[in-house]
Amino acid sequence: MTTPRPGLRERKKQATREALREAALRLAVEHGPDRVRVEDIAEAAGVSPRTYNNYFASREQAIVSAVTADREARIAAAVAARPAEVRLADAVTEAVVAQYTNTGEREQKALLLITAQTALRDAFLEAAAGIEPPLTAVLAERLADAEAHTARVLAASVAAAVRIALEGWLRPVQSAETAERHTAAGLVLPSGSLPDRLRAALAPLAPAFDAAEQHTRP
Amino acid sequence: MTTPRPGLRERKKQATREALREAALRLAVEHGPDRVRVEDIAEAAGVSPRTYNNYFASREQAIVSAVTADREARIAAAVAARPAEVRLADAVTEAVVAQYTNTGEREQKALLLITAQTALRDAFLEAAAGIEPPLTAVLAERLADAEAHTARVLAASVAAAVRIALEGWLRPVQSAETAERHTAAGLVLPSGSLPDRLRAALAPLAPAFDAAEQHTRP
DNA sequence: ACGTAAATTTGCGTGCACGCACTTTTCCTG
DNA sequence: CAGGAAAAGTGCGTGCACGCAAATTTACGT
Repeated sequence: MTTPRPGLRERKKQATREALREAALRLAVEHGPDRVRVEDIAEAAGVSPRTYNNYFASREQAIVSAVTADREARIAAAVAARPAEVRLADAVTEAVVAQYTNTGEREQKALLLITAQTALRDAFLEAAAGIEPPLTAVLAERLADAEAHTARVLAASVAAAVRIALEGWLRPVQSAETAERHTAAGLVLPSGSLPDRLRAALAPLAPAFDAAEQHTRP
Repeated sequence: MTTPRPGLRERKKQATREALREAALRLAVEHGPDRVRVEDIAEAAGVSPRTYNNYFASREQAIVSAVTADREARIAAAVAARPAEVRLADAVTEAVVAQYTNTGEREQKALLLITAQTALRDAFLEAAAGIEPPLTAVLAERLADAEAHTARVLAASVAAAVRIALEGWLRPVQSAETAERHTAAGLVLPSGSLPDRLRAALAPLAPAFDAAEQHTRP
């Protein structure tokens, strides 16, 4: 139903997107994030530079997207998968934590990279805003009869909270030297516990979720 | 205390910023938003194009900033001005509504302009995110002993809600032709009541504010 | 009043994002 | 299995954002 048909066209499109992501990340890791031009990425993916920009609106977006993948969509799916009995606030929190508590070794390296450059950090944080649309849809379903925009506001608030948590998590590493020292010491993860930060950031929103839920079926 | 001294340097800087804003808006109104180049704005403000970019990170930002001015700072100030007895959620809502319930005739014309072009609309919406820092400071003061990040999350949620309200308010006008018809009919404001939309968008967050307030002094 | 340190402005060069028009590929229907 | 519509890829041109380093302006102690 959500997949009326794969279709050759669609598959090729995804393949291109994938190739671009992959090339962007690989080149960024190899030569450093600021020493890779769009032209190089496009060439590595076997596509014209102009096409590259049909897929990504900025160079940073491509690199970050290789790490982020479709995490946002998975969060929404995870929320939808929870039984209707659990507190909505808990369902959302756990879904977010679960999806950000990965991860592969590949992602670790990439995060180090992202931390090192301001433009990449910003793109990474901004990518978290992508939770809003899918999460809005899921929340709207749960809060069925409530006013339509409530779901949207809550979803956007979650996105904001996640952004804040990630920001705080990445902050201590700010400089490239710090990153170096951390790597040397074997500390791959920037600082503190990301799950804790996420929970803390989402906690203040719980009452809003509870109220919305109550309003639906008292 | 916040003004240790005006200083010639600072005054000149503000004058330049003002001149750029003014020039950007005037030229955009005169020739249409997409028919004004950075070079033109800079020249009209008597400054080099490179300097222009020391003040604004994008062409849209300059135009929008002429309309937005320091609305975000005023919202925070308005919240701070309310007596400590009033419900925090109400204080914030009223402050937001008051500051967005403008406005001069000049702003009306500018809004029409902004509505007409996607890039400008985006910049306008993104500008609303500027509420976060000052609002965080004010909220942190009210929620003194609560965990520090609560203020930040709430402020960011407010910013998100405002963005959503503005988005819905601007949506019906999307196309330039629609804008034309509206002007011809004398309807300057895009659609519906902005105050209503703002209140509706902020309402779902009220429980979160209440809970945070309770937590401070039960 | 002078000189030095700091901040601001400016010119230049590089990559980049994106509109537009055109070509190539995929899809669908008779 | 055409053949034409729709969509994706491409080349080109324009304006722009921004790093860098030199020039200019402001601030301030002596």
